[in-house]
Amino acid sequence: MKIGEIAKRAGVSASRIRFYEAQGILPPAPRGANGYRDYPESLIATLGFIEQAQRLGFSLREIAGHATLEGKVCDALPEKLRAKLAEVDAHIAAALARRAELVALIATLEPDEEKAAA
Amino acid sequence: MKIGEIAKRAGVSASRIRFYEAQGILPPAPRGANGYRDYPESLIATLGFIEQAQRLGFSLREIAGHATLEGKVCDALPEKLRAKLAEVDAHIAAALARRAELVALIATLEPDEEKAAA
DNA sequence: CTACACCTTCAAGCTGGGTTGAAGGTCAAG
DNA sequence: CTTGACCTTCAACCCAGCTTGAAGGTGTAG
Repeated sequence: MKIGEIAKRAGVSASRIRFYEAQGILPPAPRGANGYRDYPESLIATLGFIEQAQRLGFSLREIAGHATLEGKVCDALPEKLRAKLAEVDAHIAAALARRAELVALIATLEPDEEKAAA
Repeated sequence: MKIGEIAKRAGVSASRIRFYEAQGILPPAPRGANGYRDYPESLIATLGFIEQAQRLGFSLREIAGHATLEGKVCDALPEKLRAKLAEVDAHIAAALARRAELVALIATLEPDEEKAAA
């Protein structure tokens, strides 16, 4: 499949795929006789994997070594996932603290708490 | 107070203060006869306010109009705070979803759950 | 008078994750 | 043969929020 089609199917831009290749997140694509990149269907799943990893808080650089391994879990992976879990937990705690701070700030600006129950 | 001292006292860099001024987050500082910026103590509190706002998830651009008003709450402020609260809530929900996804992923990699309770 | 720390300005660089554009090659249809 | 849609590369730009550097002025201590 050519880059345009796979991009459309995966819901990403073609430039993004080339960018991932340039950054070493994706391996160099096999090329047709004309020099065009030629992708297997499976790249769609790989791109999905990358998106998921990004959602999980991994940077592209962190993803780099793992996007192509996918199935073949290397030993270090669970460890990294647990480390990331700790990070996410810390992040949630910080966000909850922010939330509390915001609520408190709103409360000080609105002493209407007793009058209006809205 | 000169910029270096106020920076040290506020725990920020001098370049940052100049940057804030250039960006319009802080008003132009009064200058001494030599052209040096001359700050009142109160700027330390203002810088603290900016840091707090950033922690609360406001961008510098969002902060811009409010860092100098501080006390004098403009009418639109509570509204903005409530909007930001909604944003923070959405952010927390997303983070919790990430967390759940991570936990699930870790679980699939470790069917040791029953054997090792470590 | 000389050193040295501090101040000034403006311009450029950094990180991350891309997008946008120019210049050119390829391929199928009409 | 020309048009148009696609592909290629490479370089430059975008955002935020700063930092760093160059080039020069100021203030004070010895």
